Amino acid sequence: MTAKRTNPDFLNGVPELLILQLLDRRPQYGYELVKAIRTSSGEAFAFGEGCVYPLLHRLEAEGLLVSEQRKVGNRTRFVYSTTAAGRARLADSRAVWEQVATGIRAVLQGGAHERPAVV
Amino acid sequence: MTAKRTNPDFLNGVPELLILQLLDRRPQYGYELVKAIRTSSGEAFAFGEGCVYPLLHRLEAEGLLVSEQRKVGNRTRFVYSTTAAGRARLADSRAVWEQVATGIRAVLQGGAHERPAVV
DNA sequence: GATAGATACCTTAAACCCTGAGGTATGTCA
DNA sequence: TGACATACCTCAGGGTTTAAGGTATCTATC
Repeated sequence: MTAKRTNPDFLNGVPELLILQLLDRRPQYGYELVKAIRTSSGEAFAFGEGCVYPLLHRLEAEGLLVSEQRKVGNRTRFVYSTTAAGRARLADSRAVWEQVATGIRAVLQGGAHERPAVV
Repeated sequence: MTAKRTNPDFLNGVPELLILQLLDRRPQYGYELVKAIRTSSGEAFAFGEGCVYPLLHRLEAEGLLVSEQRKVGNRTRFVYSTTAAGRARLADSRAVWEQVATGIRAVLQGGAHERPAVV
């Protein structure tokens, strides 16, 4: 009922983009990534573990990520990093994001005149 | 075959923002709005009627829009326009969008320097 | 050595949104 | 008459995120 939303709307698929970008910059493990999304977005996003972990598994199953098991004391960490396919997908996702942002900007800035997209 | 344009990801809640913005600029009826979203976004979006009509009804039920019935020949058109509450919501949604865009930009532009938020 | 809290991983039901397909009816044109 | 665009509407389905919960290890304090 009371859907106390921590994250704003407008974010379908955004976690995937952010995860690919952050892991491409630096391999990380899940728990670390959850916090990195918060901090590196300037607190704009706060995706929970229930969002991030399933995504990591899905992206790995798709061959976009690989995980490496590291032992720290008695504890196991799964460090994820991007594959070549993952970097290609990241480039795609960034391009899609550009189109979305451009499209919205066009509407918000009184798009009285529609300029033919560069595409 | 017309290139059946499926919409990209990253758009949860975007239709609401665009509808409020477009109706705030100029009152329109549903069918017209469906096309306006396509053209004014530079073909970036193509939300179908199954998305737009339910949204118009919901936004009207929330008091953000009002509809006026106009007869054209034998045909009825429901022209929607924003209310004061609708304009307030539009301002909110635009602000949320700014935050989202800023947050994503921060991550994409190598957030090498993560400035600890002024907590 | 007990307790509490942070770390680290994982799963699940529910809610939400958009898609795609379908339905009804009117206007226009050949 | 038929075909097509206009104009409204609904619904099942699939995909995504949330909120809540579960397990287990590490660290600190008392």
